Amino acid sequence: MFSQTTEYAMRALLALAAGDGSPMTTRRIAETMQVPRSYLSKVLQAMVREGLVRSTRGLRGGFVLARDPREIHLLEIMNAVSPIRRIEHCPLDLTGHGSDLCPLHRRLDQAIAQVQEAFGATTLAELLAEDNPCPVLRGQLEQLVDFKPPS
Amino acid sequence: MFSQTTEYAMRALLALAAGDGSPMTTRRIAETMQVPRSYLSKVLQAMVREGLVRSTRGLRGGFVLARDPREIHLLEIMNAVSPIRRIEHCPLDLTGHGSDLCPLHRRLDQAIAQVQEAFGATTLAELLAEDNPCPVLRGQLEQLVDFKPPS
DNA sequence: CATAATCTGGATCCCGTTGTCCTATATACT
DNA sequence: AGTATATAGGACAACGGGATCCAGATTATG
Repeated sequence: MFSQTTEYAMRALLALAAGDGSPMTTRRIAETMQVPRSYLSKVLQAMVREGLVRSTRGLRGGFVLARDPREIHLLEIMNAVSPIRRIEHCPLDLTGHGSDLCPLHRRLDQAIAQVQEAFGATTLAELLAEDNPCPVLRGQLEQLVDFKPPS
Repeated sequence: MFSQTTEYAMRALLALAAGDGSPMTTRRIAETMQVPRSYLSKVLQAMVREGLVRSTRGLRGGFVLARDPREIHLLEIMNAVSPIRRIEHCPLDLTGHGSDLCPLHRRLDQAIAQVQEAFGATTLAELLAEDNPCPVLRGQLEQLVDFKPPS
C-alpha cells in the first residue's frame, strides 16, 4: 500500500538513527538496509532537500540526521518522498462549496487520517527503543555498542 | 494513497447499489460517476471475474451487483482491483522464521490492518443509508424514487 | 433475419515510479 | 597540490498503472 520509495526512506533514516552520529555513506546504508544503492542516493537527496538529513561530500562524508531521532516522525519521512493528502472535497461534487464529503469519501478520508495519525505519532527513537528482532539492525546496534570514538 | 482504479471501482459499485437492480451500462455509470468510460469497462470486467458483479451483453444489457449491497464491503472492492496485503514478515529479516516483525514493519502492518478493518466493516448499503450530500448520487436516487416498473 | 445495443478482449499509448550510470563537484588526507 | 572518496544531479532504461480504441461476440427487438 505504501510506495517502495517510502519503505526505502524509512529504512535509511532508521539506519542513520541507529548509527553513532558520524556520517554514513550510501554504500553502507544500502548494504545494511538492503536498498538498491544508486536509487537510495536519489531518495536521500530528496530527504536533504526536505531538511530531514544533512549531507557532507568527500572523504568521510555521508549523511546524518538533521534532528534528534526523538523528533523525527514516520509521517515526515513519508511526506518527504510520497506525501499522502487528506481528501478535502468529494471529487464528484463539482460545486465544491458544500464542504462535507459524501459517505464514500468520508470513509476514504478517515482511513487516510488514521494512517497519518499513526505515523505522526511514531518517532525513529521509539522504533529503536522497542524490542528489535530485525537482524540487520541488531548487527548495526552491536557495532554501535562496540564503537570507541577516536581520542 | 489509494489507487485511482480503486476509486473508480468503488464509485461504480455504489452507482449500481443506488440503482433499481436492472442492468446499468458502462456509459450510464461513467457519466453519473464521472469515470473515464472505456477504462471503466476494464475495471468492471475485473469485478465480473472476481464475482462482485454480473454482466449481460446486448441490448438492455449492462452490469448488476452479484450480491445484496448489505453484503458487499469496500474491502472486497479494493481487493478485487488492487489488493493490499498485510506484511507477513520483515523484508529485511532473511531468516524469516522468527515470525515477529521489526518495529518499523510492525507499524506499517498495523496501518494496513487499520485500513482493512475500516473497509471490511463498511458495506455499500451503509454508504447509501447515510446522509448523502453528493449531487450525482442524489440525482441517481431521485430517479430511483421516480422509477415505475413496467406492468 | 437484420439491426442496434452492449460487453469482451487485445493492442496500444502515456506517464510516473523505480532503478542504473556517468560526470561534475566538494572534501579530507598525505 | 594531488589523489581518493563522497554526494549532486542529469540522462536514460524498464516497468506497471491509467486510459483509449477497435474488432469480435452476444443479446433484445421489430
